[in-house]
Amino acid sequence: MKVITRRQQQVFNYLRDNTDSFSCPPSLAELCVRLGMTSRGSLYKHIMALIEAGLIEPFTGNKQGGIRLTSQAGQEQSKPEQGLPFIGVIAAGKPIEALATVDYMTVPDALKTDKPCYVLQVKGDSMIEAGIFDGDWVVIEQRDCANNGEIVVALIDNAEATLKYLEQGAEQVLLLPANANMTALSYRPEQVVIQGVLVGQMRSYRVH
Amino acid sequence: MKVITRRQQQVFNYLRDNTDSFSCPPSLAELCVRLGMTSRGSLYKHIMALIEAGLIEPFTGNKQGGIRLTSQAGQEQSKPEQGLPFIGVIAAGKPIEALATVDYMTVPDALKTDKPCYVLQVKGDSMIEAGIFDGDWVVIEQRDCANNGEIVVALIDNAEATLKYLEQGAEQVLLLPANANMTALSYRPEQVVIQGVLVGQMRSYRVH
DNA sequence: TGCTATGTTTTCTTTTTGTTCTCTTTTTTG
DNA sequence: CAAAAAAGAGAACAAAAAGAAAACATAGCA
Repeated sequence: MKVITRRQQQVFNYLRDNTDSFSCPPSLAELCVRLGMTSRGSLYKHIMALIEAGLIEPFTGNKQGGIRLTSQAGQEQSKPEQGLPFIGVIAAGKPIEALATVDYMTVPDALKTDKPCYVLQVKGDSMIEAGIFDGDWVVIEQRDCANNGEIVVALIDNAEATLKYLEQGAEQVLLLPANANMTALSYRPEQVVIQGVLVGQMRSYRVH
Repeated sequence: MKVITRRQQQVFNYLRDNTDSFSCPPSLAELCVRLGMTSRGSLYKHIMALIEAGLIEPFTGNKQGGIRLTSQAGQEQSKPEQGLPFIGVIAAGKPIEALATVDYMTVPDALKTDKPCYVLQVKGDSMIEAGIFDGDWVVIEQRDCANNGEIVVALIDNAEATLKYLEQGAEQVLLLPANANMTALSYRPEQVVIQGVLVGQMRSYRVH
């Protein structure tokens, strides 16, 4: 799959979390205002990149425009109590591996909050002692800050994402795995971006 | 269905949200005033587009004019799709503690099967090393037999229920906890009744 | 009969749209 | 630090959509 740049990921995240606020597929000018840009041409490049990556599909209804997320066709009229978006796979040390087509999971109310949430599948054993196993799904509340002791999705050096306990001080940020075989990692605050906080978890024992 | 343009969507939204404020089906001139337009002809094009799209139908009551929403326009489309019954609490060594009123939880498809399922909340740490913690919810497929190695809800001596790994032989049934501090229990086959098999699990990290 | 209000059609101008282009600025990377 | 990549601004363009305004037909009414 085509690789997505940081800014493009931000644009996609905005679209993912705010589709409800559009009565109809938004125009480039409308999106520019929302995203704080002044140039349609600049935004256009991002949109085209997302389309090539398969995360978005052009609104083909009329010749000229609009955009909508993939797999969300025809959602504008019916008010869908659609589940949470299942974004992709998170494995310690890699970027989040986004799915080609955004899927949706129906999640119990007890496992989500009233803030925007999304679902990731965990790859690896770094949180095994916290009862989070390889293949589990985690429900993440989208936030850019968190409290110490919370389990967060953190983006390190804009390159790799990881699910860890957070312990942040003034001069360093500790990301603690829950696995005796792994060591805690220390970063400078500017290296770490919080992307969300763990609020729910799910596991399937079915043989697929 | 014909695709709607942005402005047409706005007009439709206005009609949908303000249909109550019209004593009788509005005329084009009246709608023009409300929508801040000066040309009936322009509005007429939008109205016709909405009719072609099936979102609106001409008001046939009097010979000349008026508009009304189609039945599908303001649809709510409430899909009941009741969740799984949340039966009660299971704690090793006790009968299942049933709730006074059966609650229902919406559970992701991946965590249930096409057989009848129900939800229990786990009390205790007997399965902690299997990543099943105190307070977790488990999805149980209702069955009266199971395979070795599966995690089952077992009723012992018609008195106490427990959630354990199953290892059954010809002469004895072993129920294995996943907790180094607890010991495996051995029973005669007639003492143990399988009530269901673990197929899903959920945890909430929210502070309630 | 006139008069008015309605829907309907047509012709025009204006605005908005996606799109492409060049250029500068910022960020990332070696 | 320097090169490269990404992001952004802004202008220009063609096509589409939106709008304005006029003209027409019909129905109801005094």
